[in-house]
Amino acid sequence: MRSISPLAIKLGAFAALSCNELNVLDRLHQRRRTFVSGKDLLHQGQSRSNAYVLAKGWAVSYKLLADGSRQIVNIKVPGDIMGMRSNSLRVSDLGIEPVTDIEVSEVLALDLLEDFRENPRLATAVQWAASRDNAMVVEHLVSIGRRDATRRVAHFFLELEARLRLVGLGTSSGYFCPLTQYILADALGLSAVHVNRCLRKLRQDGLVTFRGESVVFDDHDGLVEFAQFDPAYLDHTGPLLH
Amino acid sequence: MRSISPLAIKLGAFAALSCNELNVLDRLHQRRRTFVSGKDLLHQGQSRSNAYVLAKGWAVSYKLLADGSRQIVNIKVPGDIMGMRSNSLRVSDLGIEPVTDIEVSEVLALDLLEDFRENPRLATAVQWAASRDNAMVVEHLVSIGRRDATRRVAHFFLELEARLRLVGLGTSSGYFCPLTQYILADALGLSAVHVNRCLRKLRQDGLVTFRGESVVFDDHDGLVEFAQFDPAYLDHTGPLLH
DNA sequence: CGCAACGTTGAAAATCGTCAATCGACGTGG
DNA sequence: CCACGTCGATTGACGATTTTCAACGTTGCG
Repeated sequence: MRSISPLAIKLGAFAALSCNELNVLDRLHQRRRTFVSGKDLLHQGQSRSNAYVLAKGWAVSYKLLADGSRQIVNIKVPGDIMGMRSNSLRVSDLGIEPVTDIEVSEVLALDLLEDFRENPRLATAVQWAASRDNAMVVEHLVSIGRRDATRRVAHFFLELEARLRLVGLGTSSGYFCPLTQYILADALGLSAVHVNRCLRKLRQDGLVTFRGESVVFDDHDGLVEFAQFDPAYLDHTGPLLH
Repeated sequence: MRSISPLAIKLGAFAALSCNELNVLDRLHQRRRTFVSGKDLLHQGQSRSNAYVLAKGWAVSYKLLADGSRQIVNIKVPGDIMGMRSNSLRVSDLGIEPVTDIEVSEVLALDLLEDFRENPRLATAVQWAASRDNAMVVEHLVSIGRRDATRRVAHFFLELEARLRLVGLGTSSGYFCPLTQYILADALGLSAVHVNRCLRKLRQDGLVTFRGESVVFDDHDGLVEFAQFDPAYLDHTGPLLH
């Protein structure tokens, strides 16, 4: 009886994993730790060479500016790898804060490298995930740079949907979403007040309703069209491995 | 008599390269090609598995939106690697356009992998460069999300300075910069008109002057302070290899 | 109960974009 | 050589978007 971790589900979408590979992933989940909401798991500028796999709960990676404002770079949902600079070992310049109580598996960088040497297919799958994360940061940049506030919010909800579906935590009708409007604001480069107004507009236009920690798509097709959401950047089906 | 390529200079800043490693880099520069300004080198959505090393001239990588607007993700200067998805082989979702006539070295992905297998230190150095590129995209996101227009422009010039100095193309007093104000606008998420206003303000405040394809720092310290420029994200001195 | 955090709304102000016009530099065809 | 068109830079006026400030409601929790 195996309980499949979100990471295993996610990587399984990229490559059909063997029993042995699943076991290796399971072993990663041994050093289990929990962190409480709001208390930083990693501070900006802190030097760390081990990573965490988010098993339960949500977190954000962010950067603080000298004037006190905050820009959230990434929302982390179950199955995501946190705190690993994709390839080389170097100082993390991002802070990571849980937005709910979270459960993570701590992964020592050296262990990971060893596992990868023995399971190159696993290494490829993890690189695929990292490459996908990268594409998301780029799309995030595009969104902030060239979409108006309301479309930005709409696009954000659609991207999250795609990510959550991949780990079985969402459907095309909606998902659980423990983010506050302040967090949305810091992620989207807006003020919390304006995020509120955008949410109202999207609700009144019958597109999405975000209320009480849940996102409900009232008109999914309409929302996709409104936000000009093109999931191509997420669909790195790549060289499917069997 | 060896003419050192910008890429070799850049990687040399990370790891002291052996003669053999320099030779491998030289071999990369054999398949030399040129592209003219304005004609895309890579179209958005085009599938390619080989990369280019920019040897001379400038380019931009960008993403086009359905409404016709453009967001530039990255400015590419000599020594930069273009069109390589850092790790896995997948469809490029970014277009690349030369902003001047450029000279590049085409690198076949397979050749590169072979070289890396034989020269792990080179592989590490290239990964370092990729990681640095990544950090730049993140900082770019932060800039667009949380800095006002004028600071954004100022920060942009300072980042470019650091990048150009690394390949010997700039000093703390200024550098050659063939970008138009329209390109700056597409990179910074602004309109060209507003970029013009920001440039005037920076000039009148005695901080930087951008005119006639050249950036001149009138008050470098003042500009750093104004833009809240912290080059930490560029200083991945990492595990220096000897 | 009272506090704290989040959500909601309105009004005013700042920032930034759009439109329109002008100017100079440059290259091309006549 | 000159006329012309194009591209980029520049500026002003106006308008749209977004922020800020302020106030109030709601909810959950010690």
